[in-house]
Amino acid sequence: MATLKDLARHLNLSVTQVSRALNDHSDVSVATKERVREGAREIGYRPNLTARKLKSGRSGLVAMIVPGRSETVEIEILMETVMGLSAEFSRRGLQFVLHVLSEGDDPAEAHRKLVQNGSVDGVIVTDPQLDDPRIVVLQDSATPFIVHGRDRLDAAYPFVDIDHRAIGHDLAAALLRRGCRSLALIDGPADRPYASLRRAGAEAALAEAGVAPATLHVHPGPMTEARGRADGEYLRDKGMDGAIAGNMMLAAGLRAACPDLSLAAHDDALLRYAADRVPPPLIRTVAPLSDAWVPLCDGLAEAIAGGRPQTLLDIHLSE
Amino acid sequence: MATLKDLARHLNLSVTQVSRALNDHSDVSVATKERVREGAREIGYRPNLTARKLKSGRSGLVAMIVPGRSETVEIEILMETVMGLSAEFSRRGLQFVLHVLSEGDDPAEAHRKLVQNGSVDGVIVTDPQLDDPRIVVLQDSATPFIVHGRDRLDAAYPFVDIDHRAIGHDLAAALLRRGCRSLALIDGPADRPYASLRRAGAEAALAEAGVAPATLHVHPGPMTEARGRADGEYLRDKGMDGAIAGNMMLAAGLRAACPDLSLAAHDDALLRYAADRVPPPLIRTVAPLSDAWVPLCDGLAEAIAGGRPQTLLDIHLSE
DNA sequence: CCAGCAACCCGAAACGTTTCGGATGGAGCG
DNA sequence: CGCTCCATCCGAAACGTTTCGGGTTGCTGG
Repeated sequence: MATLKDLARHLNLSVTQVSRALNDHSDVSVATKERVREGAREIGYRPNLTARKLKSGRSGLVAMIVPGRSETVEIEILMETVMGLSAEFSRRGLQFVLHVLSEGDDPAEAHRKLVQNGSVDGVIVTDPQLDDPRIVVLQDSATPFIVHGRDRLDAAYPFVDIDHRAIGHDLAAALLRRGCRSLALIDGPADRPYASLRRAGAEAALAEAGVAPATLHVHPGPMTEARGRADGEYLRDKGMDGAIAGNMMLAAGLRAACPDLSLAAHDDALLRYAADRVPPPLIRTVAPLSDAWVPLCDGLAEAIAGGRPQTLLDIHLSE
Repeated sequence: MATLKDLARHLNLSVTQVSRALNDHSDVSVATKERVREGAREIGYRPNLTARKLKSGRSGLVAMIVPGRSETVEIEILMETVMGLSAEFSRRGLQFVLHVLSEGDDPAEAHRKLVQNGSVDGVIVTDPQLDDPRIVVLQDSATPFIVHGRDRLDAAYPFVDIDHRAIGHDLAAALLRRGCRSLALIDGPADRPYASLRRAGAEAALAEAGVAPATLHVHPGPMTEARGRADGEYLRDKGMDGAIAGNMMLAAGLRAACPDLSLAAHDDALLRYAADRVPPPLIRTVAPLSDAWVPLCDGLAEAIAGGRPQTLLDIHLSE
């Protein structure tokens, strides 16, 4: 493999000038720059990234630690996240390191190890729980990171999130406009901050419409089609006339169990879970999961550069 | 971040001895080794992988390049592969770099770039086509690699594969034993070597049973449930009585279209596609995809060490 | 004629590690 | 005592790059 020294010798220049020429520094004549570029092509010079990293302190590596196979993980979402982020980082010339946990590994401990050996420039965290221990570890470290979502409302770290409050508000308001009298909010686990945000939004919509808060029945739980079906049966028995589903899988289950329900749902626009799996009518707030990859990558880059970007993505109501 | 120099100063030792102690070299006293390890823990020393790589030529990084979203890719298999391999490498302390191609990227070109800047120790290739250009690129490079499958029978590079010939043979033989008179082989695309291997195995089984080779109708194509259904209808119209499906998704389609068919299939034992999705009776050769991760990781390690491991995994007939 | 200034160039140090080729001191032995 | 041998240690070089601080030209204006 040809090195900078080889190239310098070949061109009768100093290593310094060759380096500066290739990196387009100012005090190299245009003629020399051209000559160097030509020579580099000639002898097939490729910069050694490792050496460059050693000097610059950057590794060009970003990492993400994901749970292995387990019951609770939403595999569809995880897959889409991994593929989307990886593609986006690859596009920027960054190497995406994927660390899949083995059964029984502690996520926070894995993050600690990762940042301790300091071999990555940045870390991505997804699906945070309330007061997520992974985030605690990362905040204690010197390694920049960004979170997809937030583990608490007053997050002081870089994140990209969607406006969950607006989701709850807009979906509830739409159902109320359609004349629903008793609403159910079927959403994710209670330890996920987005669930309480959506609830707060829905409650605000009730208040605006002058409806009693007790009208809203809140059910937390796993976001699967099976759970949607089970809850749908319950709602039918209770005679409720409107439901807000936290995602399309829940919505599909609710619709199947309870075809006449006025249904509103948030749609992550998963590539492998098309909206048309849920028969209309359906009120949706749409915020494609895949819209997050670019701001996440940009955000992590900014965090690495020392910033603290916090992005809230818009949602779009579709009736 | 603490460096070797810090640690040496802290222990009143030379950088040399500290390095040798940590790497368990021979000419360091046991006492010193212990003292160094203790000190390292104390000040939280973590070796700088970049520096180590620069010196040793090793980075501790292995990479895999996968296609992005596209029609032809079997996403279930790809995901299981990515997750399985990543977990296995993580377990060994290697960092798994996942590069997802963007639309329109040339896979071979991406591999060339990857090996040219020489930042990874090894590469994994999956789902090779006949005379796969990615493999050509890697063979021309100095970077070790291992292939899951083979792009040709006389592969001279490290690989882990299953015995496709045995699959074709055993499934065909089982169907013949059950009295089938006209067999269809519904398998993957024609440019996949495993398809021709399975076909050769099936033909051998026919020959052993003294049945005319023309009895076997071969259909290549994508391995989806939809295709299985389409082919199933065709088989029913033709009045064929036995079929070999290349995987369980094809089998599911065939069974749905043609419930009375004598069905045999190869089962990769995908975690997200349970065998019981295909109603019995069903003859299967079972070879869990996930059995490949350990030999692949071992094999890549061996390839990096200079070997050329070639592993053929067993299959298991289940009637 | 000379100071000042651009424009171009270079040597050497630094990043953190591994490793080669000695150095040191003490034990064992004739 | 003089010698070898072994265990243990160390200085310095090397990996390939970037960059700091300092040259050397040759031209301009005073």
